[in-house]
Amino acid sequence: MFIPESFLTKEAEHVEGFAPECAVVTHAGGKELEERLVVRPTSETIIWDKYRDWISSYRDLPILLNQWANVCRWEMRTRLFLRTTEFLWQEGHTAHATHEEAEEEAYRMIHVYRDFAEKYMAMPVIPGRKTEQEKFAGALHTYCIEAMMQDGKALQSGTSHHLGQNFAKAFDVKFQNQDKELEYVHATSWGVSTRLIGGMVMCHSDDNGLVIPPELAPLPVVIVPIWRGEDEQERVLGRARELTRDWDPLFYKIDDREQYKPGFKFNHWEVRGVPIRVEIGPRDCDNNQVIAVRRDTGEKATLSMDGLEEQIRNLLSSMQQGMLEAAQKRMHDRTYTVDDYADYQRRIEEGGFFRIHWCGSGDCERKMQEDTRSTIRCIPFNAEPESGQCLICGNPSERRVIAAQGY
RNA sequence: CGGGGCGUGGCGCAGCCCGGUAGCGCACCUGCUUUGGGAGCAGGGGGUCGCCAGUUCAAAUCUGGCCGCCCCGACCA
Repeated sequence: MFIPESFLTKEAEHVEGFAPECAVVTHAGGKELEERLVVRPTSETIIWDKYRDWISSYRDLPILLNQWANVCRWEMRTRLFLRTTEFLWQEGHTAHATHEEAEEEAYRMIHVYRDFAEKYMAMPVIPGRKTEQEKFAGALHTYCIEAMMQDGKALQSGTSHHLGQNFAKAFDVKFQNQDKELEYVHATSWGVSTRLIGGMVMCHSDDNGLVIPPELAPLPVVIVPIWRGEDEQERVLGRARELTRDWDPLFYKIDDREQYKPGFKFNHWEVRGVPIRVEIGPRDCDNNQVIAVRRDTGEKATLSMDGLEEQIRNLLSSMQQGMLEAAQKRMHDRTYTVDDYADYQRRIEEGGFFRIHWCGSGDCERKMQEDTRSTIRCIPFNAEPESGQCLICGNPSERRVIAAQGY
């Protein structure tokens, strides 16, 4: 939580990148501190201070540390979930004997995040590399996953850094290799934060509230019994309980509250994003059926009470798939290829991802940012070699990058 | 820090221009009727109108000062 200021100033690039957004403790215990304490913006320096004690031989490598921690960055403007002063994140740190091994780890982790985003959150992302300007201060390079929100803006949803030997040199972390020589370690760090949850919310939700992908829903199924009078209540509720007798209690909930009408309950669970709502009333009991409603499409299905759990699980799984596909289509439909800067400047306002040629210069990148408030989000891993001319300056470019307005 | 906006029952707002008994929706309380998409009707409780000063017979309303919050720009995962 509190990092001695001197830790942070050891790595020049790193401190330069973070200094403006650090909160600093100057007083504690009723008096001024001899050394000021930075409220951690990330734990790199703390980890490295420990690495020095823990790493001496190649046999100590590779080393991997993972922690969930809250961090603090004093941004000029905050935005719920996406940019909060304090946020919770997962941060991983590794140290390796070779450059190649560190590179492999950084590359591997961004794909772990990508898989999680797509398989669990049903949120398609574009994995790629950040430009020099956008990379993590102190890293050799930064990988990222970029997602498109429903308004067409890009959201960096996870990052992975190849730190090279920068921190090893700053913190003097060396190991002895098999040839008895001392070498600086090669390192990575990577993380995702509560921002990712914000991304999930913004990727799927609609005017009726949250839409949570089934894989991540704390409550996948809610059963709303419908009755009129005590006789029906007893009958319907009894049937609902009987139907779900062998179900996992974490899988469903029967909303048997008496003070609310069914209509109220429908809306109550809808706004909370519960993936499947099952309605069961007297008519359904007569017909040995229930009505199941998908949160993402609102589609209603009549299901037999026989083998209900399996039918619902199938529905959940096609909903998970459907949500990913819908989001993929949205991203695809709003990804444009543009070669004329004036055209770009007009259309960037509408949102979306723009595949543009870029010569690689920071000047062009900055000019574009000033002209349009958009940035180069990433150089996608899957960018095919394609010769063209930089959208901004016209110089030769070898592949297209993704530009967009970002959060 | 620059530009714009807003502070009125618990929440969301109208009233302010043109000064004269502070109002609406939601929520809350009581009763009856309701229950397959956020219930209906009737009755009821609750407000130093952000703060301070000024003008006036009279200020939520006009004037001045202060305080707080939100949005847009410069920063950023």
